[in-house]
Amino acid sequence: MNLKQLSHMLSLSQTTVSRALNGYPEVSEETRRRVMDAAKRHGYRPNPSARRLATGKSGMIGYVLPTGAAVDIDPHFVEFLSGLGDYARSHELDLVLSPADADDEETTYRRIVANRQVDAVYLSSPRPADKRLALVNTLGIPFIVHGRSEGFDFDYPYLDIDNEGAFHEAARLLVQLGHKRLALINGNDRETFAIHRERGMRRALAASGLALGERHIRSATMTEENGYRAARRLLEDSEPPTAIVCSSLIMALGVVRAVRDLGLTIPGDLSLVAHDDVFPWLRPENFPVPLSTTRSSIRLAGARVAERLAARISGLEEGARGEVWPVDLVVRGSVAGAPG
Amino acid sequence: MNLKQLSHMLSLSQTTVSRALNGYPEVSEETRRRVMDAAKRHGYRPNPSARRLATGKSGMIGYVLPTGAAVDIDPHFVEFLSGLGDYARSHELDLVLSPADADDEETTYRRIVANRQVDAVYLSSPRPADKRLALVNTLGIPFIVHGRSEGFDFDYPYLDIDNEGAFHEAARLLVQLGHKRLALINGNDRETFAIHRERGMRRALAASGLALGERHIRSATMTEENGYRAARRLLEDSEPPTAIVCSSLIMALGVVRAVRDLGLTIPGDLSLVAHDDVFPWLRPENFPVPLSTTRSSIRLAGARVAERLAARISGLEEGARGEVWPVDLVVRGSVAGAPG
DNA sequence: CAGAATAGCCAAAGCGCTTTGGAAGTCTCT
DNA sequence: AGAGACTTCCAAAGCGCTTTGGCTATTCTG
Repeated sequence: MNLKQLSHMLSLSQTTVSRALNGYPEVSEETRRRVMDAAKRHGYRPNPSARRLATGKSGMIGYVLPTGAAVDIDPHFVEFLSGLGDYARSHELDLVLSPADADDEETTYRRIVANRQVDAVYLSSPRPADKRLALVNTLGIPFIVHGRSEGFDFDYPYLDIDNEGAFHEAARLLVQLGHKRLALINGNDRETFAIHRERGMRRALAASGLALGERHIRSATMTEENGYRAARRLLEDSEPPTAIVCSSLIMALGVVRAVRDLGLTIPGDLSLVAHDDVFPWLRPENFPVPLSTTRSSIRLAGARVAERLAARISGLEEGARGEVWPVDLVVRGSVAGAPG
Repeated sequence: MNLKQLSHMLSLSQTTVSRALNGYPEVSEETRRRVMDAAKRHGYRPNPSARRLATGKSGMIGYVLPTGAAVDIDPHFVEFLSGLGDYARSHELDLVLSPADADDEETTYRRIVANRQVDAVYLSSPRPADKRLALVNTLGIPFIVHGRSEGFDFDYPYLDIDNEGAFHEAARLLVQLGHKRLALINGNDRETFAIHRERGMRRALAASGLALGERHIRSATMTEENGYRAARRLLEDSEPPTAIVCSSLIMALGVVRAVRDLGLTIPGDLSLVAHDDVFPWLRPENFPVPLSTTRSSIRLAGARVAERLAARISGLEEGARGEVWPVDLVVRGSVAGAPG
C-alpha cells in the first residue's frame, strides 16, 4: 500500500493525502479524518526511503563508534544505550552506529552528514578541545554531547553530570573524617570527566589546606586490573593514602583486591569511595564492604540525551543549552575516620 | 555533486556513468576508467537515500534491541559490538539498532523489513523455538543467529560456540580431580546457551555415573549479586558442592565473595570454573585466585557475524550454514582435587 | 558480402514521497 | 454585484539514483 494507491482509493490527490497525514492545515478536518481512518484501516505506512529522499530527514540518530583492534568499547556504553533505547522506542527513533577507525573519526562524521544518514548525532567521552565537537559544530548537524569539553570559543549543547561537585563532596567527606592523605584513581585523564573529578578533589583538599600530591594520582582506562595496579602503587608507597577516591566501580574491584593482597582492611586502613554509574550487574552495596559512592545513573542520561536529540530534530530545542546533573553521595561502610 | 552533474561533465548519460561506477559489463574499459577518475577527482559519492529508493538496499545491518524499564542490556553486547564494528568499519556497513518493547519485538521486526531499513539482521540470545527466529525466517530477510535455537523444523544460519562441549570439558576435568558433588550456576535457563551448558555438564557427570541434582543447579540473569546468592544457597546446603561451574565471570565475582563470606577458600574448599567471554575490563587471571575458565572471545564472534552477514547480503553465502566454534578450557589456580 | 551477433551507449521510466504554484469554490465586505 | 480573502484541493515537478528497452556502430559468421 503506497500513497498513490491510498489516494486513488479515497479519490483524493496524493498531495491532499500526504498533507492530511502530516498534519498540514490546508485540509479540512473531515477530509483529514477520512484519510487517517483509511490509512489506519489499510495499514498504510509511508515508505521511509522515499520520504528520506524527498525531505532529507531519516528519522534516525547517529553515533560514531570508534573501533579498532586496540580499542575497547566502554561497558558504560551499553547502559547509556539502554536509556537511549527506552526513549527512542516510544518515538520510533532508530539509532545508527557507524563504526569508524578510532584514529580517523572525521571521515565518518563527514560521511554521515553528507549522506544525511541521520538527523542528529551524539558524542560521548569528549576531551578538552575535542576535534569531533568542533567538526560536528561546523558541519551543522544537530547534536548533543554527553559530557563536556573545554577550551572552545563557542557554546554547544550538552548533558553532563557534576563530576567536579561529586568528587568535591567525596573528598570533603573524607577530609571531615580526618583523612589527610587522599589519593585519586582516575579514568583516562585526557577525558574531561577525569579532569573535572581531579579538579573537584583538589578544590576540596585546598579548602582545608591540603593538597593532592602527584604521586597520589593515578590515571588509566577503567579496568579491574588498572584499579589493582594503581592501588598497589599507591598503598606500597612510603606515604600511602588513608583514603582513595576511585572513578569507577570496576576499578574499585581491583582496589579491593589490592587491599586484600596487602593484608589491609577497608575501612580500617583505607577508606574508599567510587563513582557508580549504576550497572545492574555490579552494585556497590554488594561489595565485600559496602562501597560508598557518588552515584549517577548513566542510563537516565541516555534517555535524556535521546529526548533532547528528538527535541532538537523537531526544532523544539535550540541554542547551546548545557545541562548539568547533580550527583548523589551515598555513604556506606567503606569510609571511616582516618586511622591512628 | 550528483550523478546528473557528473555525467554532464563527462558528456555521458547517467545510465552509463551509473553502470561504469557499479561495475556493469556493458561499458568499455576506457570509459569506465574515465568515469572512475572523474568520480574520484570530484569526490562524487552516490546519495544513499536515492540509491535506497531505487534499489531497496540500504547498506546497513539491523539489530532489534529489546528495551524497557525492567530490561537490562547485557554487558556482553558491547563486546560483541566491538567485533561487529571492527569488521563493519572496513566495509562501510552501518548498524542500526531499533529499540523495541521487550514484550513485542515482532512489530519492530516487521517494521524494519517492511520498510527495507536494513539488508540483513542478526539475532542474539535465542531461546528454544524462539519466535523471533521463526518470524525472521518467514519474513525472508537475510539473517544470522548468534547462538542457537532448538525445536524448529527448518534450518537456519547461525554462529554459536560449543557451549555443551565447553561445560562438558570443565565438568570432566573436575570429575577427574575427584569431585563428586558439582554444581552449576547458570544464566537464564530459558536461553539455549544455558540449556546446552547444563546438558554438557550432565553428560560429563553421567559418564562417570554421577548426576547433577536439581538443588545443585541455579539459574538467573548474570549479575554479581545473583552469583553471590546462588553460591550462598549452594554452599549452605546440607550437601554443598565441592566444585562449581559458573556461566559468567561477573557471576563468578559473586561466587568468590560468597566463598569468602562463608570463611571458605578456593580451591581448598571449592573448585571454581567459569565461562569467560573475554572482557577487556575483567580478566580471570586477575581473580584473587586465578580463575579457570572456558574461554571464547565474544568479540571475535561479533566480527564473524558481521562478515557472514555481509556475505549473505551480497549473495556469497547461502543456505542454512551453522558454525560452531570450539571453546578453550584454560586451567588456572581455582581448581584442585576434591577436599578430603 | 549480407545477415546476425555483439559492444557500447542513451532516453526515459520508475522508486514513493513532499512541496510548489496554482485553481476552483466559498465567504465577506463595501 | 464585484473585489478581495480564505479555504480546500490538485497537477506536476522535484529528490538522485537504477534499470528497462532500445538504438547505433562494429565485428563475426557462413
